[in-house]
Amino acid sequence: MAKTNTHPTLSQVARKAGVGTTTVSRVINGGDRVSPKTLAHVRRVIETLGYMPNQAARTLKGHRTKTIGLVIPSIADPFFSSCAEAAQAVARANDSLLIVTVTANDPRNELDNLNVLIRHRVDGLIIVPADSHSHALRDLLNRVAIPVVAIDRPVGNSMIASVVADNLKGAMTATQHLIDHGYKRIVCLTGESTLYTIRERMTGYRKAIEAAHLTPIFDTSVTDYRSAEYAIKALLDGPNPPDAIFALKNSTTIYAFEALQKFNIAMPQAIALLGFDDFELASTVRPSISVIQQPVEEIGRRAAEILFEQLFDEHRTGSPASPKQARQIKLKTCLIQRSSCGCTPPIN
Amino acid sequence: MAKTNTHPTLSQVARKAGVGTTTVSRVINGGDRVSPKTLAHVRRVIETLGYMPNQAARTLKGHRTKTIGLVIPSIADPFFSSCAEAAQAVARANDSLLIVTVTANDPRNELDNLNVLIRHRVDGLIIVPADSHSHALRDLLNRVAIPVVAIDRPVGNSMIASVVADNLKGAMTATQHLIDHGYKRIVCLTGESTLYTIRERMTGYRKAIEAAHLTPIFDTSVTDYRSAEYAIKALLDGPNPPDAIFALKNSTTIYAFEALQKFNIAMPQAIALLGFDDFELASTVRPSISVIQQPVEEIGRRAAEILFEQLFDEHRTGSPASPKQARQIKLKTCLIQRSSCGCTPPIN
DNA sequence: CGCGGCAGTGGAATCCGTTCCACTGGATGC
DNA sequence: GCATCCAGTGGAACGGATTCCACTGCCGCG
Repeated sequence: MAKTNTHPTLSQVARKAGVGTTTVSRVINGGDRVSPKTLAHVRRVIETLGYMPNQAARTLKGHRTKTIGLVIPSIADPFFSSCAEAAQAVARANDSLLIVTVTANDPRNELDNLNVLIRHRVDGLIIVPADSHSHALRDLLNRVAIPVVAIDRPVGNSMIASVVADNLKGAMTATQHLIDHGYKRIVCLTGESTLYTIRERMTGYRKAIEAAHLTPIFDTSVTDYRSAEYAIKALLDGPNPPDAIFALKNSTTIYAFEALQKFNIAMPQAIALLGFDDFELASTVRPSISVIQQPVEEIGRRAAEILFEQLFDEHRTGSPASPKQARQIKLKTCLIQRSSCGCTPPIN
Repeated sequence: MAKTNTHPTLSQVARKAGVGTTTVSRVINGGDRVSPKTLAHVRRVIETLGYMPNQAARTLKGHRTKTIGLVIPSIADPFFSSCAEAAQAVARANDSLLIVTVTANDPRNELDNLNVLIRHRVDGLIIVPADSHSHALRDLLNRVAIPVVAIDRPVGNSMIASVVADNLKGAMTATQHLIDHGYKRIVCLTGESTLYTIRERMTGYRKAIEAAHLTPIFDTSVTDYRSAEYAIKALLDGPNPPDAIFALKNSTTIYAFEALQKFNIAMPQAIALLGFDDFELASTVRPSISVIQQPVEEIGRRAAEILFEQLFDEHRTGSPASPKQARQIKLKTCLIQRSSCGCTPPIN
């Protein structure tokens, strides 16, 4: 019951069992080429000693660390935490651990975290690039000999595999949906507009609007509750008030919703609201909010799967993953019709 | 630009720089006892080679792995993801990485994950015990020579440090608050009631109810939207319908809220609703929902801080953390008054 | 009967930083 | 002037598991 201060080692097991280190090594690696009798005996000794192989020593001998790194802007954000959960599941299924680091979208944190992960010799990386066009990032990733998969945003101009939602098409679908339902003055609330995903959604919105010969209206000012109230008041009091709002991300959607509630503006009668990216309570609030849903778990899962495929291939062929495998995957988004945008909600 | 298939090693650096391995080692560890000239030169060589010390080799030589393990029921759950985010921040500040594993509250997954983490020789563990009274867990944690901090739920009957919210007092405060506002028939929606936190909250509720000579009413049936509708219909249609609902966790609160919305039952006029554990949209929905708020980030942060304190002490004294440090920390909860329970909301 | 082969096993080199110890040369102290 | 000390440096052992290679019996086949 007393705390063992040090872990027992393989050679201690060998000595206690009266066998060679080779034999013990074989036992803990599946027991091939070991007689059943010895196998059982050594296993018993391992059990009584509470022996656990030292991963560091294994790694040293040129083997996998059985860890993969996940570099994301935030863990608390539901989008990324869902990705992380899915990736973790795949990692565990492949007998690996997931190391999570947080960048807060700061390229310096990102490089920092990547360096530490590389020191630790993670077998592979899943990363949400803080800046899609960073040279430093691209160079670092190219220099490192391990598989990398980008999620949510691709790494620009690189051979790095990526799994992202089709933001552009999703935004087009959303906008087209509003247009189809007769809305003519659709304002696009971008929130902070420097991120790749937001820019893609802006492009999708613009394309659909222009195809319908309407006028695109962008508002980049909404970043919190206060600015939402201000912006919506200004829009509605101005000339040609909008009849629909397309919010490009979760938080913006919520800020806009809150502001509309506060001003007692009826959705969808007075104005329609459509958000990008689903969130748990979008269906619970009144009115429930229509959104474009991203396949969040699938993004995390697919990314991890691709990573382990590459790892497997590498192991099989002995050479780094071939370029052809650097796939760029775009996953379909899905329009969830609820009551905030003037369409008969299918359920609820 | 070509991918380096293997990482350069310290001795390669030494050879290229024309110095001994000792000197290079000193350079990467701060450069003490190295002449400025040599220091600069070696640093340059390190830079050009893109050398990064192999953590596995360092670890092997009796050193820290600079990793800590976090074992939680789920990453997607906002409560745990916030804890994780805070713990990650502390870990990085201590130059360590955070490895996250998920248990889904299954003790087998828990033991599994712990074993893998121990193989990897994490320096310490933060864990949300799936079962507070598991012998297997207690034995494993006692056997291992590393600091462990439990969060959200303590490990029963053990010397293991823990950081939890004061669930009992929080539930008492909540219940007392309802009582003070004149509610007499307060039903307690427990959801699944096997978890430590839920049981503590049940006890707190019962204590406050009994102190006020009221009758405790428990409903354990609410586990999803459907069961919430069913339960609330039954309660309201029965004799002595309740005038207030105290929901013991996030999801239960949301299910109840949704059901009340559906039946068009006004809050707080017809019935009051008070939830345990805050969530982002509790303030956005109409009516906004009053809740007991847990200091989520603080739990994660404090746990990690305690862990690194223990690690530091251990390093200083050379012996495992002394028993006196196995503190049990209970953090205060906080009642957030909003509009769902018959009190004038302070803001909003 | 003899030899190839195979199951079972162990010795020892190896992976890569760290660190103890030894060594050199110049500066300091008396 | 000689002993002492120290900054600066390198050699080599070390840590724990893997793995190549060598070795021992024993079986089967010709």
